Amino acid sequence: MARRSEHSQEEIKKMILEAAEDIVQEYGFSALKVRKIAADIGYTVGSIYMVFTGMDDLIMHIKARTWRKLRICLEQERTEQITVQGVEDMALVYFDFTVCNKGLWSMLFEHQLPIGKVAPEFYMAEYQQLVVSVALLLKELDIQCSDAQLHQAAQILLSSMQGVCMQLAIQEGTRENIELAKAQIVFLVNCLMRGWINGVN
Amino acid sequence: MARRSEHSQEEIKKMILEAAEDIVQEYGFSALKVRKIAADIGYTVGSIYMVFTGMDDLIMHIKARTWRKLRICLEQERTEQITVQGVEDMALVYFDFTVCNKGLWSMLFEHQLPIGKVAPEFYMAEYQQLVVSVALLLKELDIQCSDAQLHQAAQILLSSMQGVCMQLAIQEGTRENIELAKAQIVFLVNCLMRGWINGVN
DNA sequence: ACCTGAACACCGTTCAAGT
DNA sequence: ACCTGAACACCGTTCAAGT
Repeated sequence: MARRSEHSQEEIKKMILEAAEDIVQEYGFSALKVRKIAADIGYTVGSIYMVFTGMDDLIMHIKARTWRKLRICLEQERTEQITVQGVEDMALVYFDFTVCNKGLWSMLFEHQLPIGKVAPEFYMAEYQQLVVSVALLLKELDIQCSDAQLHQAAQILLSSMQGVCMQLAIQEGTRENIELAKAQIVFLVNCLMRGWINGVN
Repeated sequence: MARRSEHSQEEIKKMILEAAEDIVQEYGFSALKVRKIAADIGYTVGSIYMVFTGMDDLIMHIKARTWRKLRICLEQERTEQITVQGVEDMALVYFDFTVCNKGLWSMLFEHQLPIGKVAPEFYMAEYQQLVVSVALLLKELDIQCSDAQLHQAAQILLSSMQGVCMQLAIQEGTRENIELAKAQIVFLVNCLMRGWINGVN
């Protein structure tokens, strides 16, 4: 056996990523195992180590893809706006993404590299692209501040939304809890934006 | 062998908790293993299952203790204040706690029970006590709003701070990163409080 | 060159067997 | 009653051996 060549390395890589993402979405991060992935794509465990250096490598790729999906989601819903309402809309798209992709989104924080290991460049770059994307949205508000300040505001906005969404992800996803968290996101963004604009001028 | 009775069940429980917390603090959550805990306290693995139903049970107890430590930390630093400054001080104590207890604090979010399993009552209660404690702090600001609104504001404040602290916990804890995150906490709390007070009146 | 699958070291959990 | 430690099922990772 061996030497099948039914799929290119690139195809196998994609199959692994998608199979792994399906598992995480359906059963949660704690259910993600190499043997399960291999079985799902019809290969053996060894083949996964042909295209990824190990589980951490695979996981970091999935995490990078999740940040990318989220960013694209946010950018698609964007219109030319000038008001705080546009930021609130963005926040609600972010919120919906975390609800619809609870497993993948939770994994962003459930998985942490062992102490000492730093996140790979491609992962950091993907997250930075999200920050930049949000900073560009804030720029349209025409608030009098530097690009560095815009960047920091985008970071804080993202981090704080993340905290509220996390609290929901931990709880049971009942309709009541979701509505409550959604109200918190709206409250958070409104206070934050009002306080920010108020403080600058 | 067996039947030592050198320590009471309660003593063993405490030894396990403290040994486990030391491991998490020094080597991170991913290094927490039953065999390591047992070796550190001079017992065998089986003894851990005498006082905890399993790893998840032990971990939930540690997480509850971490929330409690954080709450006590916040309450100790509290003075009779009326200004937003008092809230900022509280946020900075929270921040310092997460920096000094990076391993334990990160574990609060790295560990999640398998899908379907709900957190035990004692854990939920401990977190709720923290929320109530912060709500009582906000109450001293004498803002015109209901207790329910105070409670929600406390939840949002805690969640959003958590998001910013998490972002730091993920990164390398260089002095520069710590100072940057601290500035973000100050910025977040100020904007949030200003926006909140401004919105109510 | 590609892929297998057995082997390895390690993990959480259980439980019959000792004192 | 308390505690042991061997056994079990499962995990991520490696790599000699097949085609």
